Amino acid sequence: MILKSQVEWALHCCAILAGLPDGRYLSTKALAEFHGLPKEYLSKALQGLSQAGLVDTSLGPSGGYRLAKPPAELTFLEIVEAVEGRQRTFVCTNIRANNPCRPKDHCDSSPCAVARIMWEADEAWRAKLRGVKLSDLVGILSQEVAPELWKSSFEWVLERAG
Amino acid sequence: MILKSQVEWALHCCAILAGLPDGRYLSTKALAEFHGLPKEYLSKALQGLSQAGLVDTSLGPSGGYRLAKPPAELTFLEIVEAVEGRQRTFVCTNIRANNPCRPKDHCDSSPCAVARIMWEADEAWRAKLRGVKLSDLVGILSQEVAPELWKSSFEWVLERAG
DNA sequence: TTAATCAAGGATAAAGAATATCCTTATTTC
DNA sequence: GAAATAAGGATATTCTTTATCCTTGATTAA
Repeated sequence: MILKSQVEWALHCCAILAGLPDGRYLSTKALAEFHGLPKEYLSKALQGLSQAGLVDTSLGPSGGYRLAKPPAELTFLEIVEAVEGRQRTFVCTNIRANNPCRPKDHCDSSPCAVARIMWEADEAWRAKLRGVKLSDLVGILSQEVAPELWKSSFEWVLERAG
Repeated sequence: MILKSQVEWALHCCAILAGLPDGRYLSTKALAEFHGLPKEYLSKALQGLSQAGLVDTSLGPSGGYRLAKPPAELTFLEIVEAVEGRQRTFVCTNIRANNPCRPKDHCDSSPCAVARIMWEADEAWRAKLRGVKLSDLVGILSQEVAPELWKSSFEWVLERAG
């Protein structure tokens, strides 16, 4: 059970978009080049962000993506779910129903206890991601990334932002 | 990102094994029949439990599986990891290293911040599963499952336990 | 002693998901 | 009008999951 690599891509792309000046856009091409990713496939991840309403898009030269809201209001969970989907990691196939001792007309009043426990763990995972804002990531990166690299990356992006 | 169905199977099988009288074993065949699962494939999941040391096995007629320790000492996490593996759900491919602004000799002192956050969510998921014991599940089931069904299932198992 | 049963595990196959790549379309900018 | 863009459909490739089948060695019961 491993998350799609597109989740990693989307998070990094959002971190870059968070540094974009107001009203500017950054294209798939630039994002793909910056992260060394296949442009066409990265595009699918960005489309996911777009469909979820997390980013705005613009067409034509100087078009691309920008965040649809401030980084402090965008959670990790939103980004992860936009790409990975909202399905729970544990799928209950209700195998208790196969119990040979069961009467044919037996009906369960509640979801399987096993599933409920597994779903609680799922929810703990989601709660953790819901508690982290994109702005938190940017804050950490601004501390950790070497100042020269931080600065040159910012300039690299600005040169390509429409 | 969805857990293997074998995780569900293993949890339900452990719940059944928890009700087994001391010293008795239950075979793959009986467990597969009780849950309506393919015997050969379920066997792989049970082998996982065995390799992780969560169950003891016995060969020959009257052989099969039993828990290696009391249900109160067996956590959901142990069972899930025995089948699903211990790899984290988020794999970091370190795409920050592809940044075109990076000097060739640049070296990162710590794991990527994105990965660290995703791994914390992973750990929250694990912590939740670590906090649930197999005995907790049995306690819930003993309350929820209709008494007649609970009793007949117990007898069904006993008839087949070696 | 013999026959039946069991877990372990190797080999292989089928189905589905993840990871791409290519192409068309409509829109926007210059 | 030309170039660049996002959106998205079609297709291909690779990897994982989900099986199935068979062999081996151990154990038990008759």
